Amino acid sequence: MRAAPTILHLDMDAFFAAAEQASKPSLRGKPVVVGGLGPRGVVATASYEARRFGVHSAMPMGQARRLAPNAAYLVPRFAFYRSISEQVMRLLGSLSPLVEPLSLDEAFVDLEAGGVADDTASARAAGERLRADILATTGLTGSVGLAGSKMLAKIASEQAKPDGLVLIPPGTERTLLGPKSVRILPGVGPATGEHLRRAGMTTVSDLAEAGEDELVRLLGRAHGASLYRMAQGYDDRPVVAERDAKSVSVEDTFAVDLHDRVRIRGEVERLAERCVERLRASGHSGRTIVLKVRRFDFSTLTRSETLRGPTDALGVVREAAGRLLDSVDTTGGVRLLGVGVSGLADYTQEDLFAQAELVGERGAEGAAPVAPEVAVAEPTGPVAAAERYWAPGHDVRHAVYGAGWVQGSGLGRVTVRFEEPGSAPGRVRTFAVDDPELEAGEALPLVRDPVPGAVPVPAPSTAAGRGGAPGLAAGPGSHPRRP
DNA sequence: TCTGGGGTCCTAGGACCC
DNA sequence: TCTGGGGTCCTAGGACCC
Repeated sequence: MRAAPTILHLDMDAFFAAAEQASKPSLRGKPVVVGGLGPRGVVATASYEARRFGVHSAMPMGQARRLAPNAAYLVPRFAFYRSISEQVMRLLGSLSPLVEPLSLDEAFVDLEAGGVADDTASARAAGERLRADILATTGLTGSVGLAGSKMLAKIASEQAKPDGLVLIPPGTERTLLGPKSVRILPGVGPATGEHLRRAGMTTVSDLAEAGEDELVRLLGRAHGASLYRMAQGYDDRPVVAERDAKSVSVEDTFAVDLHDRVRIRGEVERLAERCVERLRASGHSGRTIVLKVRRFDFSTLTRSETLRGPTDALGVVREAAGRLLDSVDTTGGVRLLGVGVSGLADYTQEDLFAQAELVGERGAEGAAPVAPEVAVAEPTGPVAAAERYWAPGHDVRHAVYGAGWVQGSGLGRVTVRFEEPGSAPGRVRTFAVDDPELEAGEALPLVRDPVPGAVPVPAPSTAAGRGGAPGLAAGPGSHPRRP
């Protein structure tokens, strides 16, 4: 706990949806839903306009479509969001060396460690400047919370949404928290909330009054003790810049349940390949292989196996996953499969050993051929091939009409809207899916023209993305996520 | 059209060791 | 000779977060 509100929490407003609206002029001011478009998809982010229909994160897509049939439904473009996120994180890095990203659109910043603020007035000024810089640099709005602890800074940014700043003066924490629902405390989700409600506790002050012993009895040692402290507004968790990854995993939900044992095994092998690719790309190896299976009835189980030493060898991971699958009953059908590796060590085998170990790895592959590192991402996965290729929302370029995005496809046709971030709302044209003049395009920067006086972004790699025309902003955008 | 995908942390029981 | 106690590792599951 600090005497000055020098912990900052930034949360971009309806990030994915706002990025799509900024990128696609015809969607500004309209309901936009980003998420999985398959039969079992869920909402990742809904724009403010879509939330007015009751659509929210984690909602099944079918339900969202019933509530907001006229919204634009788009598949997420993670590479695009990541590039915006990097711009934002760079701005945060200019405030302090202590930046803790929580996701693409959220981070804590320790302003004191950055020397930018150690009193209320300068903390507020830094927060407002940051919001202006984010808008100028990315064209998007973010909300800022400032407080003397992480917990309160996050609660503050939630209150600030959309497009605002809230500062909680140190000393006012207990008064502020007391009457609020237990659900605003980090770590209190649906299950714990219900548990506490049955014990007669619904507000934060109920928790503080219950006492630590009672909470520990109800919720267990760690959870009870930490909740008791949080309920009193006490939270001294530091902002931590670098956190080592602890596991790497991939999973797929299938459009229809899998029954065929051979098909299931094939999918597990594909997942093992993707998992190892990611493991190696992150520069890790790991000791524990985990198989995850969600059955037709949504019951989920995991099986794991710990090796004698860490590996990043595809053959080893694939065979371990296969053995684990042998111990799982899949009669009735499987809706999801996943493969993960944990117990990570900080190296790849290639870095550590050279030739001799590579021979060893081939040996471990057994009869199976050594799979190439670039295992082909099959277009016949959980989503149909055509849908994946011309996915709604994805960028395209036409030889004659220029840059646009896929509005929809089907029956051999693809509908494209031709517009780009700086243009007026564009018009729609339809082509054959195999039209040779149409090709996949690149995401265009949301902000192109430098504006005098805008804060330059220290960009190590590219000159893109500085200054900006606030006219492109998604505007007062949105609501807190996961309401 | 009922439930994604990527993570983190905690608990609890059994094995094993001293 | 009627049953220690602590520590660590492994496995499985669950809650939670974005």
